Amino acid sequence: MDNITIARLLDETAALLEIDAADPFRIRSYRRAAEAVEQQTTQLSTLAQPDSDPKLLLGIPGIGKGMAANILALEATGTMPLREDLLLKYKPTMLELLRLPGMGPKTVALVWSALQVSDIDALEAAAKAGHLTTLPRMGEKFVTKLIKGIEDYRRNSGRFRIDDARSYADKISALILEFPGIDTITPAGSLRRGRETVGDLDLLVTGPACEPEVVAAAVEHVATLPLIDKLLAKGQNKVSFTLRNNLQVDVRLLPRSGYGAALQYFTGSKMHNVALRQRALKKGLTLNEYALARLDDNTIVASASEAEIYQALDLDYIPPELRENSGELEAAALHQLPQLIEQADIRGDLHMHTEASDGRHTIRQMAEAALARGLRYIAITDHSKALAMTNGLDDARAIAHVQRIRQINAELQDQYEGRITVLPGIEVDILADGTLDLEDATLAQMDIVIASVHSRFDQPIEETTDRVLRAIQNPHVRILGHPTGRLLLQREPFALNLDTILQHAAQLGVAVEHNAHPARADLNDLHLRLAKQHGCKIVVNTDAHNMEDLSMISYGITQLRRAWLTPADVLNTQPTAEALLANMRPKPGA
DNA sequence: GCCGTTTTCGGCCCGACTGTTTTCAGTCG
Repeated sequence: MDNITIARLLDETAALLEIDAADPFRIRSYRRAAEAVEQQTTQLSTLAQPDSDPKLLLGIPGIGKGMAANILALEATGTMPLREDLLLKYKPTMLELLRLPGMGPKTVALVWSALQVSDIDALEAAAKAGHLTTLPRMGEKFVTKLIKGIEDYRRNSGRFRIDDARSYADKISALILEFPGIDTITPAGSLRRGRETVGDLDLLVTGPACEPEVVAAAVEHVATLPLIDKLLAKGQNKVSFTLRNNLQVDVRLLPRSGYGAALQYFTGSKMHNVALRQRALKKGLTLNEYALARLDDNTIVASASEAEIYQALDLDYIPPELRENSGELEAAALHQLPQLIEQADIRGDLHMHTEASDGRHTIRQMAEAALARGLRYIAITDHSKALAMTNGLDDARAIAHVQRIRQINAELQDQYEGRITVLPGIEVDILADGTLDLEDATLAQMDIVIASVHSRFDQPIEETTDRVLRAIQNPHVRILGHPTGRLLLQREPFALNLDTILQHAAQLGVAVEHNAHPARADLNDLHLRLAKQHGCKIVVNTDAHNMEDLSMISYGITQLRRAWLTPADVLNTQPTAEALLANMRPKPGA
């Protein structure tokens, strides 16, 4: 059993304990253990054998005697006693109910005991039949919100976040590459186009082992991969299967000579390909997944690489992120595609957390990790006190933190001869009345003040929009974080009147942030395009909570590229911290 | 259930917000 599975089972047990109204501290220790397991770099299965030293498991912070016994049981039997006991009392589908907005453990337990409702379909039926309003603390408003929440959930479920899809693609690719004679694997489809979520995984495989006369052996290798849950289909050069999490994977093994055509075809999008094939026909050519060929005598014109295919159609090469048939073909024909932003253009990261609030690493560790990634400047922006759960800073701690940041910056300036600059900052919370949760005098000490809307958006859209507009009036605010309040896969795309917010932000010179981390990203490519139209300053940050998170910038860049943005559109492409600050909203009194 | 001891049990991140109340329980981050 791999660490991720162990972590998931422990986390599910915690959720079941919550529904069972168990001791909250016991629940938390299960959650902590799950996190600890997930962060382990070595597989616990190697430490949890009957004959291995029990001290190895106990050495992991958060794992004690009881939890070690649980992990051993999971390894040995695939489950554990507590989990089995709880599953006799409750149903596994109730865990899914917890993912609906407004549905916490108490409410899940309530609808179960009162109405025997244990899954989403039954909950929806009960809500629509008016049964829920007979229960304590459940009125019309709650039911309306819940029904809408169920619709949102249904619309998004079945899709996977791009970073999850990417990590599965990497895992599967590594296993396929073990087969001799396979040397290239490219994920195609919406993953390659950089969509925020993907429905399934398309992996295109090539190498000498994929030539038609020998491909059967490689197909067999793929069809017997250990992580396959259900094998759906096995053909001459294609294998389809699902993983335990229901993600469908299509693997195609292709001869090198036609790899480009296949890559083009399976990358899509469908609309882009339709338009491309129409263009081919006008030129007396036909395009399919094998080649671009002449209509009259079937002579192959191009097939080995995508570049050749676009070139043969008199088009500049179109990056995958732009292939949505939204003007990219016309632009490519006129040699007017934009010079899209690239990861190397990003020179700084203005949003990250340290162990002062809910991050894992120190100021110095984050700075050195950023330097190692080639960044020239960063801002340390820990949480403020309103987010108590994150150990957010109050005014006194925030001021002390600024002093520490300045001191460490001075040390680093010396040590690395000015190659990295650390700016003091804060991520403040916007309260219900549109004020911020720290004093202006505190904010005045910061170079980077990010005002973020963390609270929920249950108020009417206009009211919440006003709250954000009031917050960015505060002259200390330089960046608006989470401008839509949207959380991917959980909320409506436009929880706020984004148009109005972007307009005001542009007028005030407040930059809008694109959060690069897929788990926290709330602007998509359409939002980003809108921001550019309004003339907003745009920053892309990782919101890193540890050093590894800094790599999440790649997902942010992908979204910027999908929005046709160039380096000039993005503030943190500025070469130095000084240049950056000169391009941001001026500090009051400066 | 874990941890760190005051070596045998007490402490363990909590504030903002909503909907339903009529003083607060439940959810969220």
